[in-house]
Amino acid sequence: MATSDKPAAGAEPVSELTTQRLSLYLRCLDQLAATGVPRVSSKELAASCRLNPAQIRRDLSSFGAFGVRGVGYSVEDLRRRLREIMGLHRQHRVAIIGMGNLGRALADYGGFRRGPFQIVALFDNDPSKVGLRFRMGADVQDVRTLPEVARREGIDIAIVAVPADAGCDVAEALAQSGIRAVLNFTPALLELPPGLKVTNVDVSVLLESLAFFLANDAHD
Amino acid sequence: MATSDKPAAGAEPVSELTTQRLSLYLRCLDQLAATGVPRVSSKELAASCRLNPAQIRRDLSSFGAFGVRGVGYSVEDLRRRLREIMGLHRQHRVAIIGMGNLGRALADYGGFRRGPFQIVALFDNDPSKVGLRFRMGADVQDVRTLPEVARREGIDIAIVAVPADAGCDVAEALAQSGIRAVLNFTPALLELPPGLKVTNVDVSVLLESLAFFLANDAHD
DNA sequence: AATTGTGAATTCCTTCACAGCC
DNA sequence: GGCTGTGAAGGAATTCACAATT
Repeated sequence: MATSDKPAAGAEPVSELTTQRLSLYLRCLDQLAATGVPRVSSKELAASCRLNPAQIRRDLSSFGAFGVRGVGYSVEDLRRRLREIMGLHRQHRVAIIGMGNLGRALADYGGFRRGPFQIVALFDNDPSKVGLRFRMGADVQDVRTLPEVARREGIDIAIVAVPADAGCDVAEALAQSGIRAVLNFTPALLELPPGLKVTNVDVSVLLESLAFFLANDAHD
Repeated sequence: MATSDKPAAGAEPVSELTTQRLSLYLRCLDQLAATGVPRVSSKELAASCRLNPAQIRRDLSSFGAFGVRGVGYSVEDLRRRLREIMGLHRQHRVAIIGMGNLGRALADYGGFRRGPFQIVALFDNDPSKVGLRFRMGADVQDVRTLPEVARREGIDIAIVAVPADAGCDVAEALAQSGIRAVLNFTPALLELPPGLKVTNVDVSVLLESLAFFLANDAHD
């Protein structure tokens, strides 16, 4: 009851779908805060995210009771709590591995620059790229130095954007790096020790899935 | 029974999770075919994809009976059938909208170049980018011409890589373009008419979801 | 009156387990 | 023996619907 509930600190499992939605809610709340809206109901939030209001309430209720019955949620309060729950109140140090087109694009991607994700290291296995500076404050380093650099720099998260055939070497380097979360754009499943959280983004798979839709929805 | 079953042509609904896995199976089969393996069992395929064999059999069985009991699946036959089911036996014409870092990276991404996805048009709303040629065979065009160009060029699929604030304009242009499938990298939900299939890839959401994992698995 | 938080119901997805076949 | 295809079971995610609360 009241607003003093404790989240039971990681006891109950929260699904990945839920955590991804939390991130969406937070983005929505940021917009509401920017326009000075003080309160929001699950119904309003649901309309902005095109979701069911009950789902939002259920997602939030895994972490406590943040709302007021009959009133809704305080935008500022909910933002603060979600940022804390998502671990966005502290800085995360990010490495990008693979300085091909995609890796370079991600290194320059504005979405990370502000906010809690700081790109602090870039890696590649191509000697001719090592030493180049694609982005202020981070030279490209040899991927073989990843384990030591990651520990020295306190890197949390790796974004992997190498070709499929380099996946194996990268997985090995990651396993020894102390890094515990990986966003993998490589079309190969990284063979990583348990305890390491990997999220795969496979653009080919997504495109082919769209092709399926085209082939089967528009029946010839 | 036998191998003459008809898929019932779009009658039963196939989930997106299934179609994404089909794409993975196909990639695996391509590798097996390249190394000359003639047959594969659901168990072997499952091991390569780190999935449950029953899931593979179930996924495939939505489309017919492709295997031989006691033996497994013919690699060549299953490849051919999956390519057909996924609509990869014909070319798809793709436009990329938004020539920022990410759009340019996707335009040059090798994964599309071979195979059934052909990038035939690039768009941006920045007049200084219009007319540039980032990739052989495709000049950047003004996004306002998207509807007519898309129809003229027979474009199937759009990949959207614009900043969030351009999402609205792009959605409007897409709605009039006849394009029926969209892979959206924009952190904004595109407001599109029904019948248009949209898949969202939201890198910030994925990163924040990883941050949640770091905050809640490694309990301080 | 309005809205939350949540048991119960529902829908969707995965896995088991085995009959049927090679 | 080994393997597929699938009914049935199990599990997970979503949505309903309402008591509780302001």
